[in-house]
Amino acid sequence: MKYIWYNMEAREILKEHIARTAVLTDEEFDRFFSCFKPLTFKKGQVVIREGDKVDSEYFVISGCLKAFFVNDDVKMYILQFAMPTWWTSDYNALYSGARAGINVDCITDVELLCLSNADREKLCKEIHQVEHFFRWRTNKGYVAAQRRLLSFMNNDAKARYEELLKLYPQLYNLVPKHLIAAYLGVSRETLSRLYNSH
Amino acid sequence: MKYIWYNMEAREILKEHIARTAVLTDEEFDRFFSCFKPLTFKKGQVVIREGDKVDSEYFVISGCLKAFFVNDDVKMYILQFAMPTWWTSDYNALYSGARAGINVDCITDVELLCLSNADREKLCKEIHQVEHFFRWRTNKGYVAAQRRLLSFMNNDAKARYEELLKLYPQLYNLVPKHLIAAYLGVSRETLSRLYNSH
DNA sequence: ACTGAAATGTGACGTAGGTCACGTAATCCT
DNA sequence: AGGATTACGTGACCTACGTCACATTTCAGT
Repeated sequence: MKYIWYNMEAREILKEHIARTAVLTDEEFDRFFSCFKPLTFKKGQVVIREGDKVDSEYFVISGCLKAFFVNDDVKMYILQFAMPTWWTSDYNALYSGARAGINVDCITDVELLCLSNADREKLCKEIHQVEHFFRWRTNKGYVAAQRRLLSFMNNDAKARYEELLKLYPQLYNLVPKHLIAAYLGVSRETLSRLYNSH
Repeated sequence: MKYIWYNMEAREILKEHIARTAVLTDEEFDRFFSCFKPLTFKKGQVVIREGDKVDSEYFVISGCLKAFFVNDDVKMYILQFAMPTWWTSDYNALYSGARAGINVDCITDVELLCLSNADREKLCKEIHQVEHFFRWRTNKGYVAAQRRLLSFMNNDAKARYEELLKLYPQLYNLVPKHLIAAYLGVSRETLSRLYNSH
């Protein structure tokens, strides 16, 4: 049920996003943008399913997705909520060629720009500033992942909950609480008890 | 007590490491290598101290370091053990210009190659393949960080301990157990109980 | 609007792992 | 070599959080 869409806004959103870290001429940006395929999904639809071949990553124009792992006991752990101007995929699979080990699906209706692994590498080779952009995008992601790891080791569930809401207040009434719990790594019951008094 | 050293091996170790992800001409590698400053540290010496200005990252030639955070209760959490051919620094501070929020010190005697932030950026600009190399270095780091995060959420202390030893068996008799515990995010007492049966 | 399915709240109870306390063994330093 | 520091083991107890069970509320699809 994916279908193609187009709006001028998406182009501008991506252009503005890139401009924060790299300098592209208009021709370079045209070439860059031409590699992205616009997609929409409805709430609940799956973008990447565990076991899939993964050959693309996704830039979020609108809506909210989750990248999550489900273990043998059917417990879900959310690695990332993907919001507008964020990138998402199963990067382990995408970079290594392995099958997807996680799932990505849509918490709300979503508009995405899809970039294939092959096109990204081609663009990085052709346009030095594109490689620069992707280097810094991952640099920031790496730092964020380290920070989250530290928060996991150092803080209890309540502190992590407050930290998350301070960082992303939009999440509070956008995603159901049991997904917040799955992101924080606590049971939904414990999370419920955390914010209802004590 | 840092002092300058030099050995031909370091150059070859770095060269071989780079060659795994990027293709440099001999001249390009000469230029690249000329930006690295060799340093040695004795066991226990501090490379980065919390609060320091951080302007370099470090490539490990020999020995083992730890990158760690100490919280208000003086509990230590180890973000990374740095082994030969790994890179280490406080990347949050290095990339953002902030003061160091973590410490890096030496578990054994150590030989490092030091690369300044400014030189890295200059090299990335001059030599496209260097930017390529650093993009992929961080890509891999990002994937590893995500994997560790997931392991934290999904596995208990024992499973994480076994995972660590399977991945890096050298650590077992290289670093003291309480540091392993600080990496796993458990108390040294709990870790001790884990491997002495039950 | 009706109905089944999610999402949420809350009690009772279990458990992994933390903390404190104290001991022994291994290293380091001069 | 001897004393001090650091590493490690183990028992007793505590606590944050998980699990299960069930009630209630909200939401989505026809």
